[in-house]
Amino acid sequence: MSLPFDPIEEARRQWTEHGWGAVDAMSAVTSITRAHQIVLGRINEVLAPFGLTFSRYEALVLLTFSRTGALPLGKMGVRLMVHPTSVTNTIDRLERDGLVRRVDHPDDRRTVLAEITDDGRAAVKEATDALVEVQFGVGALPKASLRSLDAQLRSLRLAAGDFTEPDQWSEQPR
Amino acid sequence: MSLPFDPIEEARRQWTEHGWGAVDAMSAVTSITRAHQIVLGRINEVLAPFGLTFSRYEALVLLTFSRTGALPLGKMGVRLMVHPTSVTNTIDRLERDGLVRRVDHPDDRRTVLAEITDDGRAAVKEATDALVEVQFGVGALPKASLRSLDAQLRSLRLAAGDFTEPDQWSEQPR
DNA sequence: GACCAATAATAGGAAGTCCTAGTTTCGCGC
DNA sequence: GCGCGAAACTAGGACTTCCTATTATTGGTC
Repeated sequence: MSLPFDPIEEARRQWTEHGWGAVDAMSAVTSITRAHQIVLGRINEVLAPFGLTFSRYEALVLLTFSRTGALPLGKMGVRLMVHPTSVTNTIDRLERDGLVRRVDHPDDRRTVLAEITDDGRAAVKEATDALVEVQFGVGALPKASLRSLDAQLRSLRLAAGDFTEPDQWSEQPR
Repeated sequence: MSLPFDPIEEARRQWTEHGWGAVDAMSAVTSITRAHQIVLGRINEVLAPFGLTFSRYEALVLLTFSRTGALPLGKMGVRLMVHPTSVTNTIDRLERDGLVRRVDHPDDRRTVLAEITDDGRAAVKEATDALVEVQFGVGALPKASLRSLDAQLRSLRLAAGDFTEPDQWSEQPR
């Protein structure tokens, strides 16, 4: 399964050899793509026995964290940073599997709430244990590396306008 | 489009508050996911005018770099680090758009070669110019950050067994 | 009070990824 | 020379993501 050389390094070499520009950017982007592919694959392997995928798991976790166990689909999309139609799709499948239930919003009839079921809560619990067990598939890296990587990616996200920096000098205010 | 807070930092906070483990791993993985989503989105926006997506573009680049402009699909899958069936899918679409042509392998009748066409070469050229122009969507980051990020992700890939380190102590040998 | 723009969700469609199952072909071993 | 496992590709299916367009509802404006 594993190559005797680093294909990204090979790409850098070819890219440079052909005199093409932005090698570092190309390389970084390719690395992100590949890292994502690896990590997602590992996580989905771990989640499969529970009938979950990472996106479904993330949705369930979000509901678990909410006060009432229910959230409008739209709000979930914002928090999960995915397109509204992706949330509809995710909730469809979670509902099909009985891990979530669609509920009318009491005040706004346009809004639909996704409410986690007891089965859903049980699934999150087990799945979380399994993921923590394998450190989300990145257990092979030391904690310092993970933090450093996280910080680098945060810069990337900030530069991309993913969110606005509230205050550079204060810790998260709660 | 951009939130007034960092949703990943918020996730860390909640995760910690609930006493769940592997916070750094969870955070790093979520960051990778989001970074991938952002970068891929930007790149695909740039490529759309040329009728390309990132995966199609990568396939064309690989063919451009090959000596004869043609490669077996299987070899492409290995180099691009994707499943064989993904290559079939990609080549289907490239062929549909006339950027690639399927050719019989001269010696091995099991093997199919994908050969880049003149239109394909032209498309790669224009698309590459456009991508380099915007530094693959990560131009906002300084070169040092890109290199650092790349190195971190290389560690992750190495730890995941993505490839085997040829020699730990030498710099990349060319 | 009526109208109209914005908001929330969904339907349908295009793409990408992977997996499991075929079919065809190769090449090694006996 | 035959057979049989391995290799290369494709078909079909599940899932995720996004986009555009549609429907229902809300809330502010005149």
